[in-house]
Amino acid sequence: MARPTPLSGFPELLPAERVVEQHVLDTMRRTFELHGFAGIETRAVEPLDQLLRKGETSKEIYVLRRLQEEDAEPAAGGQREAERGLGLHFDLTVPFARFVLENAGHLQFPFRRYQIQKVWRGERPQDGRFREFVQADVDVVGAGELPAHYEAELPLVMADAFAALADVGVPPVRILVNNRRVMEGFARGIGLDDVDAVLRSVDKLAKVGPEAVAALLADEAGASPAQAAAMLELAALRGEDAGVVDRVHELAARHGAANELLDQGLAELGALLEVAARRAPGRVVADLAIARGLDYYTGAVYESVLVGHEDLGSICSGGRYDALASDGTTTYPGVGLSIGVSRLVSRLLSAGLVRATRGVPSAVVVAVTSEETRAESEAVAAALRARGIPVEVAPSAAKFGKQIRYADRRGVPFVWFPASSAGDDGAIGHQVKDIRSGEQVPADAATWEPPAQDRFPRVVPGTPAQ
RNA sequence: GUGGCUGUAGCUCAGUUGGCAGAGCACCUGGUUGUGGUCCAGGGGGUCGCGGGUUCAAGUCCCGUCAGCCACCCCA
Repeated sequence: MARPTPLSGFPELLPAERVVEQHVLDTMRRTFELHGFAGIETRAVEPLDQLLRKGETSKEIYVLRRLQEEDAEPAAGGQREAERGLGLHFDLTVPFARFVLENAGHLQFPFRRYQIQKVWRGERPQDGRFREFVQADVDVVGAGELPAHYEAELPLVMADAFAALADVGVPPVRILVNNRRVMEGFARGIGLDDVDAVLRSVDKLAKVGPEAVAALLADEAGASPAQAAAMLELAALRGEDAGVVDRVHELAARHGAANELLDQGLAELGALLEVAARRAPGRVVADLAIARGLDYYTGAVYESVLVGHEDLGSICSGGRYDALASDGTTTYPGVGLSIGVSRLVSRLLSAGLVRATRGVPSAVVVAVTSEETRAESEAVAAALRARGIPVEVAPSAAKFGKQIRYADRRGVPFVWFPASSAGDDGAIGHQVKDIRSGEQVPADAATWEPPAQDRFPRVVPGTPAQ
């Protein structure tokens, strides 16, 4: 095989694309820190029993084992690891829950943390779906209890992160929010007790449409036509303000479904919407069809789409979980969201929404007049570097035209010509050329500065394809 | 895991009823006096994904296999 083939689902970026991704990551980190979240990184592997503790994602987990594992030696003490087995984490929430339990004594609660890492899922890749990808999570966990106002704060942190990316061409985000207590309360209120089945069915609404969901509700949740119709009525509600809460109340009253759980969920949802409308108008929308497949969510649930790129699916989701982490005496309820950084960045690049001004850091290529005088070029580079200007020296003492082309192909804006005594009219001083304009001027390596916008690669809005 | 589509030059793709493997872009060289882009003239480059089979002859037809893309599933 002359060239290795790419591995589907394990994306690799070119340098200029990586500049874009790095900017997204830097912006998220900065936003999270502005909101007071502390960064952590957890190991890539967890014991399988930890990973399997929640949900039915088992078939997605990549298992870790040594090639030369002694498979016929189940005996003594050293076998614990093999018995438990190790797997690569498939999200950052489960490892975080484990981390909290393990380090509870060293943490202050409520604990606010962000975590940006790769995760792995063994599913079939396609557009925006990978087997290895980066997630950026923020969560708050409390010890014993967690006030509901965090359910409003966390999505707004994410809204901030996206807002901070707007100037480089990232489209607005729309965060859809619902509340599990509302769903469960309503379902039970109309007599549907298999709440998980109801949630799974309603979750497919956007994909398969109301008729199919009605059929699912009948088949999997045992719903009568009237019950299915009521659930669909609920799922059809959406809105940015507390009016939607009133409409759920009316709907519940009409079906005689009112109950305490529903009221509590609606109070939480209403409070969330009120805060969101004040702090980030238009960014957060209640959508009573949002259910989320994961079973550990207990309160608010979130899904987000890039406006204009709804086909990409959710790029940021999460929710409140009350029982994910518990050591038996203390439970640690939390709420958080996760951005699918790889999914976001892949769309930004493929749709041409965002681009980097260049793929190499160098702002200057120092030309080499001859291999004998390469040291002079290196001295110029060192002087510029000492003042924080990214610089490289030309690879060979080729004709200057080629050295300029070398810089041009990489998007490097300046070529520096070292002083020379070779000119017909005697010595020529150092000169620097802006290869975009062609302008060439005398320069001193001790004082010359590139324009601020040329110093480092920048990330700018692209010209969208179609 | 199931199904559909697609694999030809670095990239995007042509390639007829089987008949010597092509184009555009990119790349290299030259157009004298050390300064790129435009233009002109040359040039290099392909185990046609891989393995079998049919045939005088296979990029083309058949079987298998691998990879990629898309849909289902599930999710970021």
